[in-house]
Amino acid sequence: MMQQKSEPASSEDDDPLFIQSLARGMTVLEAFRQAEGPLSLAQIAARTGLTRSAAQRLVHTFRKLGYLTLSEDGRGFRLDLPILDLTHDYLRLNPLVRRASPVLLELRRNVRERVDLSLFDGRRMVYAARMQSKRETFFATLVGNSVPTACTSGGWAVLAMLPEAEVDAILDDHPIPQITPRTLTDPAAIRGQIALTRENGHALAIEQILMGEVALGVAIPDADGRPIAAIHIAASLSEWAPEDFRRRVAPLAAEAVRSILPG
Amino acid sequence: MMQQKSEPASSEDDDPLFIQSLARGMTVLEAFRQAEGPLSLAQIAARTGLTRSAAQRLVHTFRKLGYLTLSEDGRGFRLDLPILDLTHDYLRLNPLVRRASPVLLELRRNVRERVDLSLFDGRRMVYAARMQSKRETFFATLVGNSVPTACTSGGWAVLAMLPEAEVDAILDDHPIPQITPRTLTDPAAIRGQIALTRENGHALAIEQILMGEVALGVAIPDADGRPIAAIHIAASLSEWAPEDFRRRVAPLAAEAVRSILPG
DNA sequence: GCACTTGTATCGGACAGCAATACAGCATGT
DNA sequence: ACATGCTGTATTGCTGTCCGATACAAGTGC
Repeated sequence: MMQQKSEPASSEDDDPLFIQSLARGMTVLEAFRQAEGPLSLAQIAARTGLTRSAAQRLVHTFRKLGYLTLSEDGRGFRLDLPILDLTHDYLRLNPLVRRASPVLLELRRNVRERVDLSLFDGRRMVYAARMQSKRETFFATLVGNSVPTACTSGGWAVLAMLPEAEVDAILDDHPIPQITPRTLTDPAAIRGQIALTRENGHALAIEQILMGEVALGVAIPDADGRPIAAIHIAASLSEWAPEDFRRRVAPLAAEAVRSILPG
Repeated sequence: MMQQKSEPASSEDDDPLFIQSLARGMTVLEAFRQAEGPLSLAQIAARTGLTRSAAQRLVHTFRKLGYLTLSEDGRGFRLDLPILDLTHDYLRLNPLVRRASPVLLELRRNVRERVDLSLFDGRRMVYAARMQSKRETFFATLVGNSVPTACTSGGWAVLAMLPEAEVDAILDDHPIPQITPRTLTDPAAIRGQIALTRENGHALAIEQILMGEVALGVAIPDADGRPIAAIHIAASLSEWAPEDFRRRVAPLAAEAVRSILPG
């Protein structure tokens, strides 16, 4: 094997404050990201690059702490409930989520369509909160679900507030996945949408993530003007013509963002 | 102070598979449970019983991994976005949540009121999913939020399926908090509700968590017949007389649970 | 300007955690 | 029925990771 021990260049090495065991432990939890079901020790070891022994010890520890559990068939492990406690603490203590929640609720009352809050992590848009409407599409979009920034109305809105260089970095990062037949995957086309968004102050995405759905997104900047999140409002194309939807919803969404802002 | 180092009796000691650093790390994340805002190193150290040095190293590591971040004023730390990735993986991979989601959606379409799924962890009911209705009460109930088992309709339904001894353990554990003026805090009164629930197959809770709200809960057992979760349906007392609500909703909820069950 | 925060950095010794290895139980396929 | 792969579990002696006291720079509020 003989991996060169000398090239990390980044950080993990020779950082006297860095606790290896903890980092290894977190990679175990992260291993479930690409999983489709329970993971065995061997699978965890493979995904994390750890020894089976290491995986065993880490998993053992997580089990004692409650974060992992032996799956019902005894042939693997799954994340367990205490994870949700962390979720709750994160959402509860996040200042943006705190400020946005009542506003989103009010917004949903007015537009009577689904309202989402997603957070920008520099790469993806991660759903943090959802206010549903009556007719519902998919449950699939759970808290913590994430989609590429380039594929959602909120992502476009965020991109429109970023300097060109960062937009390039994100668009050129990975190829953009084709989620629906109408998802724009050509960076140039997306740049076009971004330009439109800059003019309008909001983005309108038609069937980018789900066929039959139109979504309007507005970015939320932090105190320094950097976009850190977005509001989405989503509705059905069977009930709205896109332009009508935009005219009706855009002012409300903009107003909502305004009242979320620090000032 | 002088805590005796020799009595643990439980396990943490002399367990050769137990990774101390990892456990310590997790206590750092858990320290935010009782927090009202960012925590400083000293606060973390105090809450976890760690040295300030240990807290520093742990926090440093979590920061490099992204799970913690320096709060905007630079005077403390907060949980950060990657937490939500874990959330998503947990929900996505949880077999019960998977099976229940489409059923809950269907249920909400029928009753047109708020539908929740909460998971029983042996002590509390932890909210895992929520399908909202139009008129909304509080946003407060986020994913991961938990309430004492003794205080919700779903909790009563769960208790009704547990052996007496375990019910006693839960009811006598801590004193039951008075959440609303009408919250039942007397264990005897709650035992009465549990008995009722056994007869009916569902629990009906009136203003136990929120004034003006009535909720009906049905427990979900696992393959061995142990209750592991509950469905709640919540509505406003301004629109429903409790008995009407029960008659209308109970059969639908029971049917929903039936179609979630493994069989 | 002092006293008290905050986060950050350093360092030698000790013990926590390392990986290899062995084991029991259960499938699957031969 | 036996063998071979997989599960999760348990033990052990060596080593290098992590420990925590201590010192530091910066900021806040008296």
